[in-house]
Amino acid sequence: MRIKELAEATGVDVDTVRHYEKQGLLPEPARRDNGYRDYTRGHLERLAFIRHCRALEMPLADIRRLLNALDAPGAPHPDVDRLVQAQIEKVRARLKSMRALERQLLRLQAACGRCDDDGADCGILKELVAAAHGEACACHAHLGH
Amino acid sequence: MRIKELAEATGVDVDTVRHYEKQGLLPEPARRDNGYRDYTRGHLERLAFIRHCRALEMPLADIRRLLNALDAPGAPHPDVDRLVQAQIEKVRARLKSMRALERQLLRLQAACGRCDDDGADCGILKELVAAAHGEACACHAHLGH
DNA sequence: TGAAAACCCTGGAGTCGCTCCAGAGTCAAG
DNA sequence: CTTGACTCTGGAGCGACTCCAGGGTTTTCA
Repeated sequence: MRIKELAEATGVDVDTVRHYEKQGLLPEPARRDNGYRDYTRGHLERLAFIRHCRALEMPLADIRRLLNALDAPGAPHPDVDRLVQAQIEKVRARLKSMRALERQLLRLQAACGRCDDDGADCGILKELVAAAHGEACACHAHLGH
Repeated sequence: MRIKELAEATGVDVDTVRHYEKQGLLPEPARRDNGYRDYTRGHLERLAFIRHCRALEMPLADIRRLLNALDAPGAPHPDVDRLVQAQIEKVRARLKSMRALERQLLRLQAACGRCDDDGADCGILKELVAAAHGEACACHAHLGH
């Protein structure tokens, strides 16, 4: 299997495949006489695994740990459960802040209903300035993910 | 006002303040004799505005446009409404994919309930491998934000 | 008075996960 | 024999910070 076949089979960019190899997530494949990478079904499965984890927004470092656990069957890997747990909490926190965010944006949008089209004093801008002013504005809290 | 006071008043890292200046979002303040930056209330309000927009996850480039609109009152700025609208759609899409993500992670977590603690075959890993295999798995779709 | 702590400056590198590029080689089809 | 599609490498660029080295200044406290 050449790199493009692998990439298409998993819905990944060719560059990304090489990137994962550089990062040590995907083992170096054999090379053909011309130097082209030659992938096996094993690579394909591993890449699919990586993509699945990425779809779960796990950082590459965490995925590396999962792969290590996979590579060492029999060995204990207490990390796995912890990783998933931590990931859930990350996602939950993010969800919460995104919902607040949506509400804020909708408020903003509503404020523009009063827009005069001459642009002299757009409700959105006024609202933003006012919101930035207000100390009651809780939305600065959820910065820094 | 020195940089640290400004930073603390707005809940921003000192480096971030300098970063915004480099990026042209925050105008260069006057300097004291010793070269220290000397900020005004105007800077503080502008920085609060920027942070508010960032809390809404707007990219700096968009915020720059909003600031330009603010700086040119009277001029028409049809961008503003469009920016907010686009931002809402971005957030909505992200929310949707994050909800799917949470469900997936919870499934994963449940799979570990069967963990033997000897680590020989962790349910989570099995589940991940199986999920990566399945073509029915829709969660690869929401990659690439 | 003197020393340590806390603040400030600059320019540049590092982070994450890709993505794109230049410049060169390889290969199949028309 | 040329065109186009593919491959290789090493390195740069993105966004929005964050951190660092190596220096200067100011405040605080013994």
